Amino acid sequence: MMRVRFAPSPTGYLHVGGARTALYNWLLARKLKGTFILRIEDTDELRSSDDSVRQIFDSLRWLGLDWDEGPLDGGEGASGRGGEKKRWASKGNFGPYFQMERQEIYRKYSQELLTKGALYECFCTEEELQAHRDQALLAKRAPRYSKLCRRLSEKEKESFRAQGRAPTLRFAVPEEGQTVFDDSIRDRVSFSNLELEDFIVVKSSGGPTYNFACVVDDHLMEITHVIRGEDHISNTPKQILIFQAIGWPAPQYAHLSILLGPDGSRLSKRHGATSILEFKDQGYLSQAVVNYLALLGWATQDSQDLFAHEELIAKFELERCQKNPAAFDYAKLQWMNGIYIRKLTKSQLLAAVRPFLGPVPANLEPILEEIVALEQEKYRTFAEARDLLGFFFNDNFDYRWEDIEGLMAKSLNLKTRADLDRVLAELAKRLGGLADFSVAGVEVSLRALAKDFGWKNTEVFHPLRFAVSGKLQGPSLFHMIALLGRDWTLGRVARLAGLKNSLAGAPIQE
RNA sequence: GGCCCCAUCGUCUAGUGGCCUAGGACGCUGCCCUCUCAAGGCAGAGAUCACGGGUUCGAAUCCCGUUGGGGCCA
Repeated sequence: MMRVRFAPSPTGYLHVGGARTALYNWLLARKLKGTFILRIEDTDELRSSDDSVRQIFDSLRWLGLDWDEGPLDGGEGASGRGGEKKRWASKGNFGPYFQMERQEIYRKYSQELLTKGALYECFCTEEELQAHRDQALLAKRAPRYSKLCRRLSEKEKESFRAQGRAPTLRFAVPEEGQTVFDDSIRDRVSFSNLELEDFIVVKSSGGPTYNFACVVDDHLMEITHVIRGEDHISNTPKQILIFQAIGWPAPQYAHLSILLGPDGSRLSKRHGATSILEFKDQGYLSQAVVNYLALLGWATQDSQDLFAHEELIAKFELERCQKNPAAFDYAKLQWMNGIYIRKLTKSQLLAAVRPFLGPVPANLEPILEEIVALEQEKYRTFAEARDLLGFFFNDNFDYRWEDIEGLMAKSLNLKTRADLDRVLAELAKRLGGLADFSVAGVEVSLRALAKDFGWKNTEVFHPLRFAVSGKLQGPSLFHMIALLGRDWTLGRVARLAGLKNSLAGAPIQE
């Protein structure tokens, strides 16, 4: 039975790199009917915050990455045994899932390792270590720990203790041989033990270091596969050494490549959105983000790029993950988002666009779903909704005169303000008297007008489009006119007709 | 600086010794459709497979080196 985990530090929002790691873990768990575990690595007390924990929950929930074990989403404020304050309730039998609540467990195993002789006490002070590092650097040697305290006598230790020095616990790394592991993505990776320094396992404060807590948790939570970012590759041999020292089997590792920004440097805020919640706020659909993220570093044999949810789960394979780093391409995400938006039903679309619309006049509420659907094929993100639809909700929008002037400059019949007024007057007259104000009815009427004038269709349609929206590009004209109705249409035609002398560049004949 | 990882169109990638005069997708350009913009359809430009050596009848694919990028430790 596969058990995988996602183990973020709650020191900020969940960024796309982390989300992609979570997704790959989740995908595999779902595909192989395994268990997806969420563990919060909050041992960095200074930088960890409950707010970050909530953000991680929100992000995972938005992406649809539900966890089978871990803190209970919404279980905030639960109280622990013995009256001590516990911030979150949890689900699963391997908890607690917050590392800060597992301190005694780490202590137990570090004591065991110390007794076994796998660990030793190091009394070096920060200053001494720093001085040593500087010296090594000066001599152009690798600044590794000197193993000074590795063979201290009991007497020497006693004297350090008498000085009040609190020791760190270091791992006694074998001085020969190699530590090797088979990575699911990169095949065999090996490190010479000589290159690994005697790393710290327990800090002088008594708290575990990342590598130690991680090993203890991964074992106790019965993690079978550790799928994480490439930035952890050099932690892996240390963790394996700890596993071996305690006598536990190490899990299978898979290291995902790192994500880069569009310019090839490490993805950061200056490239655009990096936090998952930001994508939500910018009008992306979680399905699109999931689909896109899945493709950043993974591909099927036929380079398929659109996946139904279940299909993604069925087809995902760790072994087909890319070894080289992937650059985040916002343009492709936007394209993909557009694809997913076009698949929505009208009511889904409205629900998704709604938060981006701003104030909507009450009288338009009943047809809002239809209005929003008019531009369904155009949104790349919902944030564009305001630009696309704003004129529907605001009777006093500004006209973009340069648009119609540009058209008139190229037009055969619509050349002057007088021409514009003439066609607007005729438009008002015919639409005002039109019995059938349906899409088809409007279309027939408008085409007839153009024919009667001897004008090109565009020369009639565009003035109307301009009157009604202030722009020359927008939704299908007949559909929007029919939908919004006669009064709305005539009111806007009248408004434009009333704006005298507003045509700056084009020749005006009074 | 040390160790580790990586290297195919601008980007994501397919490719695991002959099917590759390197395929798909985004983006870009043009055409068609058309009331505009999109969407859609079609076409096109775009990669001496980082470079140099090998191995082999034959290499993007295997080996070695170089260069470049990245990660971790400082």
